[in-house]
Amino acid sequence: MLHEEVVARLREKLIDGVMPPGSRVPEKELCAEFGVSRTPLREALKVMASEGYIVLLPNRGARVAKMTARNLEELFEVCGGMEALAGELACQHGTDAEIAEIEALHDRMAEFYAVRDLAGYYPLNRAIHEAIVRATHNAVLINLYENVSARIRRARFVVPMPPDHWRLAMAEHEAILNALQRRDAVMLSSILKTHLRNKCEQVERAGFAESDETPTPPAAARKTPVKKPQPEQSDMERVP
Amino acid sequence: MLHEEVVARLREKLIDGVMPPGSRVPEKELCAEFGVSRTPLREALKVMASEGYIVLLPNRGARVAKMTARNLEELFEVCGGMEALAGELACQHGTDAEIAEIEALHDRMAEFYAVRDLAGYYPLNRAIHEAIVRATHNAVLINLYENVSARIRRARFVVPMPPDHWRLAMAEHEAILNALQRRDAVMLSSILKTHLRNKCEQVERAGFAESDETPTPPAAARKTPVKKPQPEQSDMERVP
DNA sequence: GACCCTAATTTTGAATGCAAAATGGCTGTC
DNA sequence: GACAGCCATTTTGCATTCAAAATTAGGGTC
Repeated sequence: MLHEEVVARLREKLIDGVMPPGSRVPEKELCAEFGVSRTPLREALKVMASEGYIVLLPNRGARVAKMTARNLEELFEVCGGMEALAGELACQHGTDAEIAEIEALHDRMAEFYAVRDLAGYYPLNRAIHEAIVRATHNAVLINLYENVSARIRRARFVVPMPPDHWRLAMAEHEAILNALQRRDAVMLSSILKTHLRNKCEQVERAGFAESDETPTPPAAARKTPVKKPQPEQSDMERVP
Repeated sequence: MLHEEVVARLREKLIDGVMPPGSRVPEKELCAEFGVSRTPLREALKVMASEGYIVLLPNRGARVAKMTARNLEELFEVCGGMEALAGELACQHGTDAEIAEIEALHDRMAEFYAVRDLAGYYPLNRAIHEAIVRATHNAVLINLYENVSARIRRARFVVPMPPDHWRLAMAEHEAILNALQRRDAVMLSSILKTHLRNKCEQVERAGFAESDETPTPPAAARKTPVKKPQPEQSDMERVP
């Protein structure tokens, strides 16, 4: 299954921001880079398109999907809904071992917080949320969450978390763990939704214009054929 | 974009149960049927696989994804979470016109209920739920909901709804409309989650064993090569 | 020099071709 | 008759090829 390999690698490239939003997806170069022919690459592109990572323009190839502020907001809304659901289901279906594992992750994360090590904190934060989702034992949810959270991660223009936000996030995580251990589905669900909303607002305040559009250079409808009318412009421009 | 056409047509075939779960996906025949070559068909298969409709077995082709009772339960859980989220967001972001449209759909549905016309009732029921999701103005959610609800629809072994359940569903729909009109996000969210849970339980009680497995005929590991060891068996067998 | 029209080149979308794997059928053995 | 082994056929996965569309480059006109 060559195309799956390509999907995985391409997805990484997109999430890591190697290919900026709005940029063309050069089939030929990617084929060379991955050492595959166009067939599996194009299969991968179709899959990525259906997952919302890229956009296919008829006869004009693929472009990395743009990330507008609105789109990010939508992703946060959905992700929040999924996490809330996950919290509820994890309380119902999670095993004690899984909860213990989450507790262990939490404790390790708390240590990183204690020394204010953001680079160590983040992966554990993510691991906790993923572990909660896995604890639902709901394969459908696990899959969809992976998709949505990856698309959000694609926008991780590293926001340098302000100390008070971080403190709040950490306090929420204490509450998350607590609710999970008590298997308080309603509480956990509610906290998780708030938790993500805080993150979302933080990101929004970190500075993105609502404006972003530029649907696509209108093809052959250009007048002055400047060398680069829209030089692979990356979307998500910050506001000053 | 030929493959999209194929995806659409294939999806219909799967949802309508023309191709039973677990059955092989015959590339050649489908190519002939759709009048396309294998390339776009295979692209479509990759997409459908990533959407959970079919399963790709390395070197053994594609099979229609089975629908186990557990899988259906998972889909209901996720769908419920999405509808709850949709209700909340629709209260926040829905326009008055959209709510009015939902009211109109509701009234038409109520008429079908009054004369106990299930065939007329169902499409409107579906239309209402879809309209609520659309009223969120959240494109991500709309897409994911479409996927999940279609996968559920694939299992619509027409359960002849018992009268009291129908009455309950109709009462819930009254409450749904009411909450929406009052833009009571918390209430609407809660009702929608319950609403779907009722449907789910109803389906479960309608008769599906939890057993279903049969991961895949273990390929060349069969002993007695009976003509048809697993004659394209459809999963989701009912319990007597 | 700006503009428009046409020809060469590149890129895209889909069909075809080809090697490897799997399937099915056949025979031979016990 | 059951079973293993071998070969023909089909199916699968991917590479390659081909036609159509888009992009680019060039040349003429004003």
